[in-house]
Amino acid sequence: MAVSKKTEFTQEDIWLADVAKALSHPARIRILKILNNMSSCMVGNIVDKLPLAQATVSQHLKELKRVGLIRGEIDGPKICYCVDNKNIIKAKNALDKLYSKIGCC
Amino acid sequence: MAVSKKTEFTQEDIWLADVAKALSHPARIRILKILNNMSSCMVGNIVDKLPLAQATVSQHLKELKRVGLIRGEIDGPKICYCVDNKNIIKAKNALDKLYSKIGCC
DNA sequence: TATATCTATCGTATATTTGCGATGAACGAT
DNA sequence: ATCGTTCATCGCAAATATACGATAGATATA
Repeated sequence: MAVSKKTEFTQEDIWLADVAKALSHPARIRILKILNNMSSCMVGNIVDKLPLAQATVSQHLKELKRVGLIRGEIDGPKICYCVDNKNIIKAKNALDKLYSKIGCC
Repeated sequence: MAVSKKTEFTQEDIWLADVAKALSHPARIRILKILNNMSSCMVGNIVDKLPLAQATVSQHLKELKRVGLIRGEIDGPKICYCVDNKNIIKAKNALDKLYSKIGCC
């Protein structure tokens, strides 16, 4: 990337790109779906359902948490993760600005 | 990335992650918005509006085209790009599966 | 206190992305 | 045929992402 030009864009575009980046790996898509379909949502449960090492899953969770797509609550020695709907819905709305009213070609 | 595990996920998850990856740079978000707000949509017009070299913009266009977010039509020596709504709307719908009905924490 | 469990972080290797200048390919016009 | 324009691709350098084993920290239990 040599020199990143990412600061030369609007905050809104940078934000949406950042959320998209967090969604840009199948494991992280899968994690969000798993969180929506389990009553418990500890890291261990997620690791069991993915073909990845615990350390790797932890990294993916960190990325999702970084952009606010999930939250974690400490529950004794475990941590319970859940989806934070707010930003996903916000991203969904932002996509509305990306398709054209009238095609130019 | 050492060994990519991306093949061990569902086609749907891989597809959504791939589209998200194409959206994961502010320049590409910006390009989609530019295409929606210009009557003409040649590469030169886009380059003029971005703080990036022509070669770099061309690479970003290639990535957007790869996942079907834009289309290009040859117009003499120029190429006219436009947004292909279909996949953006499909991605928008896919996001509906990523937020939880009931929060677990 | 010692032990087992759960999760995050560190360190490392490799792959991919980003950016640019230079070059190439295609086309229209002279 | 030559020239200028337009865009893609190549080749390189630097930054980031992905994956894992090893280890550390935190908590519950014996």
